[in-house]
Amino acid sequence: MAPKVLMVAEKPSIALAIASALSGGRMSTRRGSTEVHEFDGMFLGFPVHYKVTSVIGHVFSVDFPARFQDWNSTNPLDLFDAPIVKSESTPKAHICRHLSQEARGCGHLVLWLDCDREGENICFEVIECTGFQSTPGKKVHRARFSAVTEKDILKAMNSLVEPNKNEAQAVDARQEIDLKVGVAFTRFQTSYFNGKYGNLDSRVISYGPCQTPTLGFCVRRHLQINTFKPEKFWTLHPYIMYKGYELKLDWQRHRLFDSDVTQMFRNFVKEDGFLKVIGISEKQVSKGRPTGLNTVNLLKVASSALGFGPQLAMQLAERLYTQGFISYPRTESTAYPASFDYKGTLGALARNPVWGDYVQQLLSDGYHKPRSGTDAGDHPPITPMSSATENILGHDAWKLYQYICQHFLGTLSPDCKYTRIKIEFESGGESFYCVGQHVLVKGFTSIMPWLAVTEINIPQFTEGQKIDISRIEVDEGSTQPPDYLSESELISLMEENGIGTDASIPVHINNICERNYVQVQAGRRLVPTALGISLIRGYQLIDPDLCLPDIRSFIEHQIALVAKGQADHSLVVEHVIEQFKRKFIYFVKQIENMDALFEAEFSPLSDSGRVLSKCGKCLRYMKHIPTQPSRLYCGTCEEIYYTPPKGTIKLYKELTCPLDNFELLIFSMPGPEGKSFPFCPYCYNNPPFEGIDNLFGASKSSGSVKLGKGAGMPCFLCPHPTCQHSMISQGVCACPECDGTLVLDPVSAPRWRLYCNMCNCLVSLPEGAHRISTTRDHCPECDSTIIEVDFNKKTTPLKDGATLHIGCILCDELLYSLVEMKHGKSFSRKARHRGRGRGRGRRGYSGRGRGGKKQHDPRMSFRDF
DNA sequence: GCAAGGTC
Repeated sequence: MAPKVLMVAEKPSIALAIASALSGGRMSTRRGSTEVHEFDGMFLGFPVHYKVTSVIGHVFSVDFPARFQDWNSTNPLDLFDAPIVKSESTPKAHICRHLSQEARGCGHLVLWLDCDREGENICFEVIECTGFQSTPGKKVHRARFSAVTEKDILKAMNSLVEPNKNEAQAVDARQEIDLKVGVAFTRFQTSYFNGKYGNLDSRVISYGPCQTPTLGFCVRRHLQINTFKPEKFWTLHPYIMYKGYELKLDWQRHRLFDSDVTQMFRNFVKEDGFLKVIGISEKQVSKGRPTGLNTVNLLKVASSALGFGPQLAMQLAERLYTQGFISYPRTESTAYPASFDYKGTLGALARNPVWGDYVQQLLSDGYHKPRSGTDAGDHPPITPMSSATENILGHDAWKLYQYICQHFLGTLSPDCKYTRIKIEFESGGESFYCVGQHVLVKGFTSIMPWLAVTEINIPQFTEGQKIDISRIEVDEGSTQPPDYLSESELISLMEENGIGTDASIPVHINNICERNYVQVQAGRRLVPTALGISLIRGYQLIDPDLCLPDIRSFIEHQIALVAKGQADHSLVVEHVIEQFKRKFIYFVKQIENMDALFEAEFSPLSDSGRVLSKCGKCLRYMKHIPTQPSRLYCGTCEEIYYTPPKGTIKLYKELTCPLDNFELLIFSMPGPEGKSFPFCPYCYNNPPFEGIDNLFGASKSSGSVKLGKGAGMPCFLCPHPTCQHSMISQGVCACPECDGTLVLDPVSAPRWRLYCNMCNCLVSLPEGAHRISTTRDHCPECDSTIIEVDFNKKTTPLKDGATLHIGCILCDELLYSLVEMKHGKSFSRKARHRGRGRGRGRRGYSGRGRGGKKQHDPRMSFRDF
């Protein structure tokens, strides 16, 4: 059998392109975590069997080990010296397993990851997954390609090199620095400010070397606007009547900031009473057609001209790409590759009802070779791939597609050419002028009409000619502050300062919006909030470095030394981390300076929220603060208890938790089918049973209720054996969809229902019952909890008007006929053998109290029952 | 609940 060669690309689309180019399209493709394309061919002069597959971006990402994950027990300062661990970015995709399986039996590994630093780093992630490094006799190759075209792919195959460890380690360094700095500052700020103020309205008060300078740009503009002092100015405009035109002339001095001096000049001119033509100049001006469209420029146009935010614009572009209407939308390049098929692309648009005529004219008259632009070596500029109409795409996608087509056609059109005539006049020693414009060649502006040059007609003059002044105006004006930063300007600033990448710029902008630091207002202008302003002004007071754009370039500069092999990876990381650690210590020490700004803007916790429920420690009432992050505040104990987000919270019949005496609350998710569940504020924040997060495996990723790390135990997850609200008491039977338990929604009357404590499965119970409750008995057949139904007298299905019925919802014929699955696939008696309404036979958890651990813990030990 | 970087 021929030896095998495994090739790995950064994304499925590149794997496909490489396999197609090398096999000439003769390959077989099979599914896996990502597709694998196979074919036979020659490699280094020998016949081999090729397998081409891909990862999906980074395989791994860095984080802190579990013992540093708890916000309460970890001092953020310790994070700087903490170890970091790599784990799979998307565990569910099983990329690592996929690579390891595919690498089995292969003698060569060819790395086709993108040719940038991140790609180089992913190379080593791939090597690690395949185990190639540690296996003798196996050879690793790096393909260096500057475009994903057949020519470049073949060229790269003939000049394979080795992966560059230095570049990869530079990325490792960046990851560690970003993680430690970002997380340490974020945790400290969040705990400090959310523990003090009740109306900050952000779940997390984050810091990051990209997002913070991004916010800094918006706040800088805000401060410029606020500190702007308008100044009055005056301008002089003589008017002439000439050949039937009234012309308003402009002053060569443009404007003066002194009224008296302006008046003086006016008098000089008035005394003369006429203007003399002293110069006529005419020149041809060329307005260049655009270069190819890259991602950042697309995002800028989308925001400023189409009103789409970067996030939406990318979503639309990706959809257009997967549907085959445009080329790959993530690229830095504005230069088309030499092999670009202009004719083919034009041909695809030739029948379009909107531009068809224009395209056919380009094809028949001969299109222009595009301007050169820059080639970043990634993907060709964004171009249309096939013709579409508004009906096919829908309004928003159509707008974006339309722009991409117009831009593409613009790049192949002639430049716009026009003549510009300037007539200069003199009067009373002062110079004035007027300008006329006449378009000679519309060129690309006929397909991009918003860039068109306006035609300005002026009559003909001859030099030396004298013309009477009909009147003179002195216009008064005042200087204007700049407007708030537009999103498009922000994208430019980020790009210029090296903050974020084409893919991450939208994410950073989205972040500062979501965290409530800025708001997008009319015209997509970014107006900072009180929170955003307080943060940036706070950094400016304590350590301006923290919010300046240089912070990113400083890090980039340091890791560039690693990339170039001029400095050792661990020494650089150590050095940079040490500097940030010092900054952090100073920041913490000086936090009162920032806090003074917060004090002026926000209300302390004690003044926020409304009284809701009793604290189990001091038995006084606590306040509920509904703004993000939703939480309870006990003013006596000065403790905060976070509550589930995005829903309503009410007192639950003044019942208390038997473990800690806190009053129970009921949380209802929004919407008519939003489920409700009781929870104890103390248990929710301090789950009493170790390992509760992992007890049901997928609990954190189940879409229904998001549970935080180390927090988030509602009663329906509580394994307390006797409390009437616990999963043990309220659980009825196993969920037919997942490993969860169906529990009774205690406040769902009259539309009684069960819901799964892990997934979205919902089961409706007999409607109109007065009361439905669980009993302590369970079904001898299937182990489900026996329920008690008290039917309405008028609608009871029972004989002789009886209302009370007790039975198992799966085995009792009457009840089974009345239950109905709302969400989920099936609800059948097959589920019965998995029934586990009560705690019997459950595997894997051990209820361990922690009464002895902490002195202040009011909770009894589980063993005390 | 945390960063920034890939990509879907």
